[in-house]
Amino acid sequence: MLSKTYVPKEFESDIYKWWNENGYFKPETLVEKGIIPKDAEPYCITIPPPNVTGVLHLGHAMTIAIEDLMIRYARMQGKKALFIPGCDHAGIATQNVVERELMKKGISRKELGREKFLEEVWKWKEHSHRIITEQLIKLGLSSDWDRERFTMDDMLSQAVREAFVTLYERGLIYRGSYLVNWCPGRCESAISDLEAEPKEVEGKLYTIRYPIKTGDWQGPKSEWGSGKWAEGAKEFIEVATTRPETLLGDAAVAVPPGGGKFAHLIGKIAVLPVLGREIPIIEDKHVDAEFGTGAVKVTPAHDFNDYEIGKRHDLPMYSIFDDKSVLLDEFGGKYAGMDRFEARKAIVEDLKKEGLLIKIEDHVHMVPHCQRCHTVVEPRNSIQWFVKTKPLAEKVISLIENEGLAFVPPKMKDRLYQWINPDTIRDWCISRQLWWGHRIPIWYCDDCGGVSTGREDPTSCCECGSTNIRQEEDVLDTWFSSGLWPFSTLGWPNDTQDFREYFPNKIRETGYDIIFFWIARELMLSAELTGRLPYEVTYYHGLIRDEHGRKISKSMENIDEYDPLNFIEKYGADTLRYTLVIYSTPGLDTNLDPKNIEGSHKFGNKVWQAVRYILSNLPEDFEYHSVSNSDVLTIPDQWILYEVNHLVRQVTGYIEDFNYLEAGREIRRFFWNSFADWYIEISKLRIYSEEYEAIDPRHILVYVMDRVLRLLHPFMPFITEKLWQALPDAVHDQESLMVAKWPVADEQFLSFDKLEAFNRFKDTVGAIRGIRGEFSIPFNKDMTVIVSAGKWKDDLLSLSEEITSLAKISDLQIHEEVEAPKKSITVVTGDISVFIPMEGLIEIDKEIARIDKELQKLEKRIMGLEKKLASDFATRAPKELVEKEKQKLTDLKNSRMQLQSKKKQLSQ
RNA sequence: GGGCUCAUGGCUUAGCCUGGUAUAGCGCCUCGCUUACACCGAGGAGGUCACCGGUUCAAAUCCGGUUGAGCCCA
Repeated sequence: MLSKTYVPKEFESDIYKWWNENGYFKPETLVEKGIIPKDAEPYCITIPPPNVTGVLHLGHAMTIAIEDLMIRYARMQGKKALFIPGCDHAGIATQNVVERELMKKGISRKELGREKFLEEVWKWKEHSHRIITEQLIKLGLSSDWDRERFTMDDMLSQAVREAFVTLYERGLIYRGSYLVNWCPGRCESAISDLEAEPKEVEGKLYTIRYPIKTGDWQGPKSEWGSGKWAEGAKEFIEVATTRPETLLGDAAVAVPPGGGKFAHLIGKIAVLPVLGREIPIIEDKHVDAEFGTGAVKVTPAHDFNDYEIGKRHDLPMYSIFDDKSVLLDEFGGKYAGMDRFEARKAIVEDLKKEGLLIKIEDHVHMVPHCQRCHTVVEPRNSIQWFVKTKPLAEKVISLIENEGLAFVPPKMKDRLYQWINPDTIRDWCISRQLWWGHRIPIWYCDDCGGVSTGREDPTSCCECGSTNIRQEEDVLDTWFSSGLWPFSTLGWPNDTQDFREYFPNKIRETGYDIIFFWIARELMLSAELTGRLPYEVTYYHGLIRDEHGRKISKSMENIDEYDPLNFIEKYGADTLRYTLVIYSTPGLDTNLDPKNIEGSHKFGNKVWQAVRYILSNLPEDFEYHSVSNSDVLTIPDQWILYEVNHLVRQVTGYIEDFNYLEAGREIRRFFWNSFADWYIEISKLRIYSEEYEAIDPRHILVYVMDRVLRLLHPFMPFITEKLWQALPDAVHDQESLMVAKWPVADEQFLSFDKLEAFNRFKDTVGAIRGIRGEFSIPFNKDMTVIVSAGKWKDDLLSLSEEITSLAKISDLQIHEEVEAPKKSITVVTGDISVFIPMEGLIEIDKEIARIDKELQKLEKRIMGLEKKLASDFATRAPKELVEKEKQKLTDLKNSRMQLQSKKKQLSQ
């Protein structure tokens, strides 16, 4: 028995358990049970692995809602649906969380040592992983838990090793010096461009001048800081910088092509303050003559633009900082050992003393900060490992062009191409100075300096045979392992059954914000390592924002309000999932209004109540038989059978087009506005009177309900399963709805020739109800209604009981043509006129006023149409369209005539 | 500096590719506790589709520009 109201909490977790215990999430079990054939079409989705740090947020809920919908739809269609769950080790993020936790206890990572620290991380991982799994279960994820993966599992680590060694052997991985975003804070690691977040900072712009070496000034004679360092210098060049301390790494001063106002200095030598280093003055196209002083200091090892200039002019690279951005002895001069910000202060002081500081201005500019620990990022030249991306990008593009890859929405293809453009793509820095992750499988030889790698750990140097080798300390970027996800989860590089069957995956569904982080890398790695694209379709959902479009961030005060678990607790997982799906468009952000969730919950309750109505009216010995056209069907029966089968076709079409929003909304539209509002109400006539001249409507109610629940299942898996189980057993083609057949539109009901008639019936009822509302005639007040139905007479006659009941009228007369009774209200709806004798009901003035209002409206529309038809529209628009508009005009004029004569009559 | 996206009734939104005066939910107003549901039913109000210009018989939709919001890459 169903409870009186819809309370998702009462059954969602039990249903999940039951599904799982029955093995419905496993394709093998479905084959074993004979639910799908052994050679059913494989359909595999791998979950975008959530970071094993922290908990799930609404973005994850969105991912699950859409992907689980996809997989459940495929499963019901009899495909071999496999949804692989798992988590990502999330290198920097996880290491940071654990480090922060340890810090609270006063323990530092370095004190603990690599091995012990990793033990701690694994403990954290287990804890966090368990929470995430519980959340996924609450959301109703229909994934095969036996195939759950983690990027650092042995199996997946083997894939990482294979990938690295293969790429290395193919010359696609190299070690190089490169300018990286270096986080000198807690991370002490290179971070990716994407992890360096530009933030606006109120800084200073320092204008300083460097003396020029001339005939009579060959360099400083006094100590730096003496105040006489630049004594005797005659010529200077001015540069502006926000980071004066980096002058210690300057290799040149650049002026624009032609030199601008410093043209006369080109080719001369400037003497660098502090160190007295002699640096050339060069021309470079990067320098903007209009900006700043018209000359820039060039620090190739600590600035991305300068790095490029340095490469163009073959300048030396002076790396002046250590891992913590403390100045090195070699380059620091008297500031050696100072942190970069201390050094900045000190240098500025000394520049002032030496008369080299021109001015200090306030300057707001963008400074990259570490996404993890918020330290100011220091660009730094360092030795890192890289993947050559150009050949990989070329491979991806050729695969996409030749084999095809669908993009939903299509625009995302451009976005991806922008990134993987072989001419502009940057090599991918894959080494991270972390402990948590896949340690790079490279061994350095201490004897000959040789570099070894291998699928098995080498015991000796591959070049000199020495056993004096040690493994690289760094680990791989997390995206290196998650980039293998579509196939590493299936057992690659081993030739497994799963890999053969489920690779390529069917679809990659994820947020568009990680198209570069992840999609591009999956594509490149897959193209190179498997020679194929990893999936057939990419679908990109938008980001979830709060109801006013603000980013939902952990620092928000009311962050709890946007916690998916709280939504589930309050409204159920179905409600949350349904809301996320029907309020989001691929590629566009969603402003999630919690009010929308309430609305979806109401829908859930409506469905619940409808099933209660149906069940409460089924006798114990009710034997359901599927409905067919050979039954004797009333017009409403035929209508709802037409509508529901039409719905099946529509919803299936929408889902095939990845238009889940319309699919979900269409089901609700049908259910509420057609089924509940009209058919259920009409069915009560027969059910409560227990008189059936035609088929028992309870068969139809069950038939429709069954179809709707099937259609709705991928959107709201729990409630639909629960209700479906409560329906008569005869509708159950399977034990569970989640493996039942997806409905196919039943052709026999689609050729319904009374659709127009039924709509006229609805209009007629609507017209009468409208009058009730307008004249405030209560439902319990008796009302006589006379209908002038024209060609609809017979149809309306056959529906007179329905009209009487739905419009609550006591006396209904339907004629083909009838004069309006003298004192009556008239409503015209198309070619049908409804008259309501109003003796005792209303006053004449009021009715005249109403008719006037109605006439005004008509007049406006008629004028508009006449104008349109008198314009070039009549001659140049498509004929059918003109005809349609003409017909409309005729109808309107008819209505006008009716109302005018009525008005005349009333006025007499 | 380059590129992209968005702007539709009080709120959240569909439609825009493939032009024909606009979709739904919530909210609001009036009436009604009618044997599934007041998490309801019946009725209703509410939109110059940001702004300016162009193309067209016809523009929310196509083109150009402006303003505002946001994102990505430098």
